[in-house]
Amino acid sequence: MESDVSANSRLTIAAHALTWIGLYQRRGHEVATSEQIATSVNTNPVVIRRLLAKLSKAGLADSRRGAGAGWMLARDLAAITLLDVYQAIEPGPIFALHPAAPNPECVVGHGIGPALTAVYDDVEAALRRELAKTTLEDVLRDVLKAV
Amino acid sequence: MESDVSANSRLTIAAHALTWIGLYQRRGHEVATSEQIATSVNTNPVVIRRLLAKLSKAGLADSRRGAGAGWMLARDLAAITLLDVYQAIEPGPIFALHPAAPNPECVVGHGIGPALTAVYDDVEAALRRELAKTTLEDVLRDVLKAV
DNA sequence: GATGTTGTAACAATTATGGTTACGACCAGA
DNA sequence: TCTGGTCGTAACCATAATTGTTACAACATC
Repeated sequence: MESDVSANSRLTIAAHALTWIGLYQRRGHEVATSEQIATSVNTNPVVIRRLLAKLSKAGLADSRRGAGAGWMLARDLAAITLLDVYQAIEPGPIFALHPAAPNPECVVGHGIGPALTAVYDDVEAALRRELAKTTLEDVLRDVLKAV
Repeated sequence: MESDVSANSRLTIAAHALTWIGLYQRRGHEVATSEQIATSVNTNPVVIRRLLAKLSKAGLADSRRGAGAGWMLARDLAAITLLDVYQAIEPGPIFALHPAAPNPECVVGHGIGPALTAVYDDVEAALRRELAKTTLEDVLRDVLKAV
């Protein structure tokens, strides 16, 4: 029940895609197609285009349409943190409150929502601080070092 | 697509249940039934029993069976942190890697898993540090202050 | 025994996630 | 102007997680 096979892989895929584009451009190519990226990620090109559409709205990537179309970075890898990517994909909250509002007649039922929300906010802030520490340039450096 | 209506509420429910038991015992009662707790949480008693079974295995709660049965805390509220509760419910990872293994022929596909895993580990460590800062005693104090 | 509660299995309803097909929009180049 | 390749996005499916629900045996107190 707790194996979480289907947890969110969007941050992983998005970081992978951007890093791939960055390396590809660094090797002299203008744009990368969703097909190429999907081959590296091992998924369907539509999954890549869906994610890159969000990254594009967030100002991390740009697309060119028509023939010879594809994707390019909107900023250098060094100027994109994992927090930027995380925000771009609009993640839901890590922890949810009660599915159904608890009993407001009960002291605990009445007050625990706000009490936990304060903690959850701090947790998410810590998570964001941590993600902000790593840029995609750092990720690419690790990737190349591992060869 | 991103509304996340069904995120994990288990930490919320588990903290609620334990806090409720703690307050109930502090008011002079020996044990609390899953029925009573479920009324405060506004859910089904089985949901409470399922969660308390895990908390019991983790040494946070104890149950008594037979007539006049119910639940009690295994430790004082001040000795239970939200991290203890979090670990007890065996949460899955916050971020997942690729659903299907990426292309190992590609430099990025080959190296990005380990690179991101290192970051994700740091993020989860930060999350745990943050959860460890708050005890259920703190939560109860906030709850009572809010009345 | 009789009673009330736990512990747990089994199943349903709802939702998120990722994959897939399809197709119009778009644009460089012939 | 046409052709070909790619984006952008809608629509749908399969799978799995989550929560709620019913059911019932196990158990302990009276």
